[in-house]
Amino acid sequence: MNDSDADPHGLTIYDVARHAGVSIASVSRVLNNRNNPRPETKERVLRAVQELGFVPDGAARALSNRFKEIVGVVFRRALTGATDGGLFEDENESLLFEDVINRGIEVAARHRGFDLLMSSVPVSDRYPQPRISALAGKCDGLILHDQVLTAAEIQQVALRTPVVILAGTAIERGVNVRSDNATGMRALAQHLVVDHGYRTVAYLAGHADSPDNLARAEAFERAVDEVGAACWTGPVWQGNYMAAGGAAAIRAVFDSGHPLPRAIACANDQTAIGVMRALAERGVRVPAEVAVAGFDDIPVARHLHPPLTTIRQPIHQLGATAFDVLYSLVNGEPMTEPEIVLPTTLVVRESCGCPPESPAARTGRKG
Amino acid sequence: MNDSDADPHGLTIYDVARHAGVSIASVSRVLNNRNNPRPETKERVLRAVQELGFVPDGAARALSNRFKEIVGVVFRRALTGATDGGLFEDENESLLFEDVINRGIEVAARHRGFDLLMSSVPVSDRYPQPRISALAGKCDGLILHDQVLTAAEIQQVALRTPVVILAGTAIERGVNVRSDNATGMRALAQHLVVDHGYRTVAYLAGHADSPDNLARAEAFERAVDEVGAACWTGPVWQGNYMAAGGAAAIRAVFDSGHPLPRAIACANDQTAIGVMRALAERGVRVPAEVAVAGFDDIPVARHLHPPLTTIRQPIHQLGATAFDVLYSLVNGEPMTEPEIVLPTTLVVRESCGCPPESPAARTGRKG
DNA sequence: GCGCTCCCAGTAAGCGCTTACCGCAATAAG
DNA sequence: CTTATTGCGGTAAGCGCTTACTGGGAGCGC
Repeated sequence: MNDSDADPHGLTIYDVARHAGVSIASVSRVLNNRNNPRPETKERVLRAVQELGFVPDGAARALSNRFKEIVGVVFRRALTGATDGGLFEDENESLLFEDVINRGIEVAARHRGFDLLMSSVPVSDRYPQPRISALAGKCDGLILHDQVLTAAEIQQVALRTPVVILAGTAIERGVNVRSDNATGMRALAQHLVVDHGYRTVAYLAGHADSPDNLARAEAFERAVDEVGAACWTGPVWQGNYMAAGGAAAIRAVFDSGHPLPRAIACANDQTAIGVMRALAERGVRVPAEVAVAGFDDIPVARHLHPPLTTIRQPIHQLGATAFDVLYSLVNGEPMTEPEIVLPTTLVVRESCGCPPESPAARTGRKG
Repeated sequence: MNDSDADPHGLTIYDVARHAGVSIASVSRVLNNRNNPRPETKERVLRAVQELGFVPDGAARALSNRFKEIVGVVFRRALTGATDGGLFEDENESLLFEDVINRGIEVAARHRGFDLLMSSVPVSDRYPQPRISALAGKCDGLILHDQVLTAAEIQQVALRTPVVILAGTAIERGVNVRSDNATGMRALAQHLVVDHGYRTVAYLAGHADSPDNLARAEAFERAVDEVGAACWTGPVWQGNYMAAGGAAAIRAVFDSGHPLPRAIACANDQTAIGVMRALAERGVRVPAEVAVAGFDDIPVARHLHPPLTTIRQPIHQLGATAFDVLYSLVNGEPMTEPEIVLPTTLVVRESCGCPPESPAARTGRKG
């Protein structure tokens, strides 16, 4: 309480050493749980640390042992940096999917003492590489969500730092973690066409250049085709992974005077939200007149009206896996496989036309 | 392409200097936009940086100039770190409110070249201070969401690092950023009791020790009282800011055989979600039989059924403000005010009993 | 034409840690 | 009692940057 209760910023391992009457090496060893120091010394150091409220500086530590224990996470953000309430009202929901992934990353990261350095890239930013490089300088490795960089840019970044990509395309020096789009979409096609008997279905696409979107579209169209129904496609059925995109597509269909299909499979849940809203606007009943399904199973999906039938990705695990892979990369372990695929499952709720679960079943309690 | 296309990890300012035929000082100066180097030198350096793909190490930089350009953000997480899909299904929605704040922080941070080091604390973690201290070592300052640390713990952390608290209580060495709970709640009380004429209303509380909750409860009760209606309180009307808490409270009221009030003001939107779900389970119509209102105006609020009447906080700005304040603290500017209060507004939708907006009005297009 | 100033660029110190290396004391072995 | 062995703890080098200090060359005034 007397000798060095100095200014907050200048409190170093030297202060602790002096306070405890040992050398800085001993302090460091205690702090890093080396077995050298004998119990008595250890306790003295710990007491000093406690009394001074010492916290070792992460930068110095990193500089010295090559580990920052920080993983960078980059994702696209729908809206620009406007800070007033009006602009991003509608699309702010898009935070859902990425954020669940990020939570998964975080949980896994903490097991290893890593923290997450988050950085989002506004869609308006056409040339995000400099920012991402700067980020790379602050962390041990990078996890990139889809739509952040082009494959070529990723390659370049991966040259200098370990990289894991989420739902992108496999690249040379990085690992791609994604979920099994095809299986999920096949199950959905089966459910809509065979179980429900819908003869006309459409796939409302996500970003045209998203690998996930491509895989979903292809698998769905093929599966629908195989069971003998027609899958509508074309420029009208193009969304952008966001609610507004889904709504706009539906409105365009209406305005064009074309009929609606009996069921719409959306590229993701966000899109389905927009679709359902637009259908409600025009007085179309879901699922009685048009059935709707999503992809992702984001948390809100079950609260929609009607509850959304969707394909569940193990979103949380997607993130956790991405981190685990990156961690081994950071530790210099060799890359075993360029791509890791996680399973998906069809989650049937009501928007496809299935009957509601009973409340009893839902709460899992008495009748 | 020849001399030092060495291993990715060992690529330092020395390599760049050699490649460009200058000294490391010049490289550093160019990289930091000092005006010293003349154009020709500058260009030589930049070319070398480009060719080598050099990215300066953040740790070394931080060590040398005292700025990590990283701000730590800590928030409570509803669920534990289980990585399987089953456990956190229901409450994962709780990510909404905090994440919008975090986005606000991030946007503001990027204007200053800062990145966000995110760290969530599971509710199960009763003693998170060590983790937070470790985090403090990796950043220039900390933004703490509510419910992360006790006031005493915050005081202690604030001793060693600049701290801004979100929706907490003002402390000695940190700044508290919150929104104007009282004004919002008064407007809501007015709307429910005076405009709609509901005579019995309840406040379904959030965490008992949350300053926000306390302020909301008090303001609401007083305002309801002033306009001559009865505000129900008591242990049954205790939630926990989460959907499950709201639902549980409603079920408890049912099971106890007590009547329901005509309107329920919930501590936040999450709680309102749970309440509406529980009411629906029991066949109670909202708003015809019981009106429901929330607080926050999280993005999902408008997609609920019925759309939720709620009090909008400038969530995004809350975060942005928190960062701006922290930034000035980090730069050694003196603390001007211990607390910053942002305005709230009542957002009337349908769950309070108001008529739906027309679709035309909603899309802002033709009739 | 010589010295003064100014601008640019290089040298080196130091940020706060970790850790290799070394010395010393205590213990074990002969 | 002497020597080999072990283990604790101190000294100092160095991680990759930034920057104060310094030196050298060019331009200026007298």
